[in-house]
Amino acid sequence: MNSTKTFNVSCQQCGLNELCIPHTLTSGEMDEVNHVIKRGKPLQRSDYLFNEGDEFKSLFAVRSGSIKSFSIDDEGNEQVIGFYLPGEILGMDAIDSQSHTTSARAMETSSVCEIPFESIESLSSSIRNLQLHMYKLLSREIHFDQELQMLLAKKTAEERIGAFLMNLSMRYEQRKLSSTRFRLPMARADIANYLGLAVETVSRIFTRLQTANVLKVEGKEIEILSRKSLCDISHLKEPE
Amino acid sequence: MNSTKTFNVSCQQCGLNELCIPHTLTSGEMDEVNHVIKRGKPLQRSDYLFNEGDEFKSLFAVRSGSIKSFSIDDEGNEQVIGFYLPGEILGMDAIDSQSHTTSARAMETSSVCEIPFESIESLSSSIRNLQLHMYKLLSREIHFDQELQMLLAKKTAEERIGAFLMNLSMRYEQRKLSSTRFRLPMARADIANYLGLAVETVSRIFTRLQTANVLKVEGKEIEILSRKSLCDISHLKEPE
DNA sequence: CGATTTGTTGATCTTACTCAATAATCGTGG
DNA sequence: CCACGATTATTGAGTAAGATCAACAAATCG
Repeated sequence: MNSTKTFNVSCQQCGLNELCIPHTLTSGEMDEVNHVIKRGKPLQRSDYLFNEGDEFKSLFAVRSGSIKSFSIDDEGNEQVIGFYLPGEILGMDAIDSQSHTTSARAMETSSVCEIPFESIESLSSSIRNLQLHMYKLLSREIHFDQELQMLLAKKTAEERIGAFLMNLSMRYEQRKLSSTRFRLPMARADIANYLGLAVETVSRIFTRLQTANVLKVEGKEIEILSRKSLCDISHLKEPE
Repeated sequence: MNSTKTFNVSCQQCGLNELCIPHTLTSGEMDEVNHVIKRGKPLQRSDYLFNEGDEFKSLFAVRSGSIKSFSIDDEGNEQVIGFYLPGEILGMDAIDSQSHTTSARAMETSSVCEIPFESIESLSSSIRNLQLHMYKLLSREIHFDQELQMLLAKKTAEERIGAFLMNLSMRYEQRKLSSTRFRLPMARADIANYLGLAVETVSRIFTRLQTANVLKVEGKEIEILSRKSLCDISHLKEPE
């Protein structure tokens, strides 16, 4: 019998909510997938997971903690490309060139699973649903990046920060964590960098939103007091 | 004998430089791929290829002309997401949600090939190199979007336009067209929108670059007089 | 050919950046 | 556990890059 129970357990263990496909893989197939995943890889704050230019061999799935990816331009400035929370996968931008186009480091004590790409390749050609899942993962990332593109091209500082917080909120919610109270794993400077703003602007808007009773900010601890206001501010339709 | 000749011919015919994999597919495999591709689909300027919200069934490869993709925000403003030239593929953002997240319309008389995604799915699970090719295509798009993200987050108006023109130049070069003289298929307003600038700014910078003898601009006809200067301006390392 | 859209140029305004000073927090070693 | 320096965050004042508004010119199209 192809119960999905085994799967669910494995999935919880390695945190691969995103990579696993609960309802379409048989437990046997799930075992195969689990088999190629290298667990462990504990990282301390500021440890590198990989470096720009490193040979691409594996995707990484965040199990706990959080990772940021970034690249360094010719003038030596850092550009934050993305933040990865538990259950999220990074490294997908490197499949094409076979070398990492960004560096990745832990923003706090974290652990990740390593998923050798060759294994994914061979498994996904025999497990049709895994192949589709990979296509979807990659596609989702494209869509996510395009949303960000719109944010950066058109939105004001306040809208960017509002949308950023709403996005984090929804991602925490998906991971069954509180969507209204959470700790920002990244520094203000990283948020600013990611959103194309100055640190001072981020700081000012945080206090402004606090004064307007939309947020409660205590250092990195955030409480969203009014989801509705936050959505209004960022001109997003409120999620159900 | 698995000559790649058949392939090359087919490829020229449908313009699928990107989708096809000359050196790794046998001519038999190539035939299979060719078989599922629907040719034709001629589009007049401003014709829609698909609409935001449409069900996702196929990827599209541009054969000739050029397509822009965009989405409309809640206030009814258009946000240009991307421009697609011959040989480029669009629709990949829709695989995950199975519905198009952007609309696409022809910027000039164009023709595209339609590639049913279900066919890609089944072919790519039997043709291993096609699967890898698809992963790479999706990955390339992610990387491209991340470069754009950096552009929008960190660069000045002049750098954005410089990088945009260099990018077009390189894409034309890849397609064996002139990398120094070409016609911009899109309106100034589209460029501005895409790069997160006002039309007026784009216009001003075009004239500024013309005055500095970096460009020759005659409406939509562009001549890059100095690739070096253009790279310097956009803080890019000059491609060989 | 006139009408409409698209592009250019100028003047003014605004948002968010920069610079600067201070405050809070973090991390480390005594 | 506290004290120290270092990093990170906040707040204020002045500035600049690019937006907006407005007028005009040029191209496109029926």
